[in-house]
Amino acid sequence: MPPVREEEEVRDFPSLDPLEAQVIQIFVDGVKVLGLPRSIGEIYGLLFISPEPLSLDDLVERLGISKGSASQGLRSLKGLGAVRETLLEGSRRCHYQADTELKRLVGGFIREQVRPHLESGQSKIGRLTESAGDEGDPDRRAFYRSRVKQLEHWMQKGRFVLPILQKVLGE
Amino acid sequence: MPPVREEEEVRDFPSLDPLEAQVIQIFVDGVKVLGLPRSIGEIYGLLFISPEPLSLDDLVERLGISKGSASQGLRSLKGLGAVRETLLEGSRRCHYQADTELKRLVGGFIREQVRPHLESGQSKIGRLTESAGDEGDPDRRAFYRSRVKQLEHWMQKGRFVLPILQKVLGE
DNA sequence: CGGCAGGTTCATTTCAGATTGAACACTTTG
DNA sequence: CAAAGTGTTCAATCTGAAATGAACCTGCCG
Repeated sequence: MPPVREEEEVRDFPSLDPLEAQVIQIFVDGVKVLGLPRSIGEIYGLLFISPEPLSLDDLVERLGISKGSASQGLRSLKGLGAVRETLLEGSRRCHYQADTELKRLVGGFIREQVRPHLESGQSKIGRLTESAGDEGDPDRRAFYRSRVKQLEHWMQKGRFVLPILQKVLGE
Repeated sequence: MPPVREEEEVRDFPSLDPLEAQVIQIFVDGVKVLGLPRSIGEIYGLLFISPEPLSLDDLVERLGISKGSASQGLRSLKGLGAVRETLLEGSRRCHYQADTELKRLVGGFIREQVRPHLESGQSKIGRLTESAGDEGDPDRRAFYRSRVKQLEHWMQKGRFVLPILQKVLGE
């Protein structure tokens, strides 16, 4: 059997050692599941596995990504509370390290990614409720109202689980 | 000032009434958050708000999507346990309706989308553990080991919350 | 002030993944 | 059996989000 051209979707990083590359890959996969861009996984992954803080240019060089990506990725990660900025003395350049407190990470993710969606859904359902009362056929109207009720119930559950999630994951 | 070409990312559905379109939009946004394709949100949304079961061709016509999309979308939704197939009498064509039991939906999502990723992450971390012991500098090695430990701890938490989630959301 | 180091912005380009649709089963029915 | 009905597959195409990189800020220092 010939060597069947192994599927390749794992970028390789010439200037990273295998352990680093593996860890980064784990985070790339992880953030993809969460719907975040690959570059964020790469950046957080490298910071996570680096004993000392890294500068923006370190990230650019070692990951082979553009300055723009690194800058925007860091911004998002700061928003999530996933990186800590440290002003290393002897250099006016900012250095970054990964914040690894799960409670903080989960909280940031919920605040930045989950809540906004829940809220916009909420308001869309609100608008829906108004227009669900019109129209002719009573059976159909009853059905629509029950569905809208269902949606509201789901939302309510959603708002209910978030704090529980945070509590359970708080280490 | 000319009518500034309003930003358009909400497909409009000529053959759907506004209520249906709004509900579908809610599900489209919803599944996007979960990392599923738009067509799945459209299909589930239309089934959710339709009092009577719909055939594959109903979906194709009313949503204006291709037969291929509809077929594949339905397959995924079946996998998630989100649609029920009913064999309407008087027609050999299969008809579908939305299953709306939250417990079932959450269970399906976890089974199909979450667990596989958790497991692959698990195994990647396993492979990591082997290679984290090599290399020179003892400080660095200790650091690496602590990070791998951290990852393992996160995974453990992950496996731990899933059943809790299911229980809390089980209506 | 001029130049440079560090960082951000945003119009363009790229690319992974979603969608399409024509070809292909398989089943039913005339 | 041929033809029509129903659904699936998958290579080719399309699309929208992410990445790029040049232009642009904003101090800072000589």
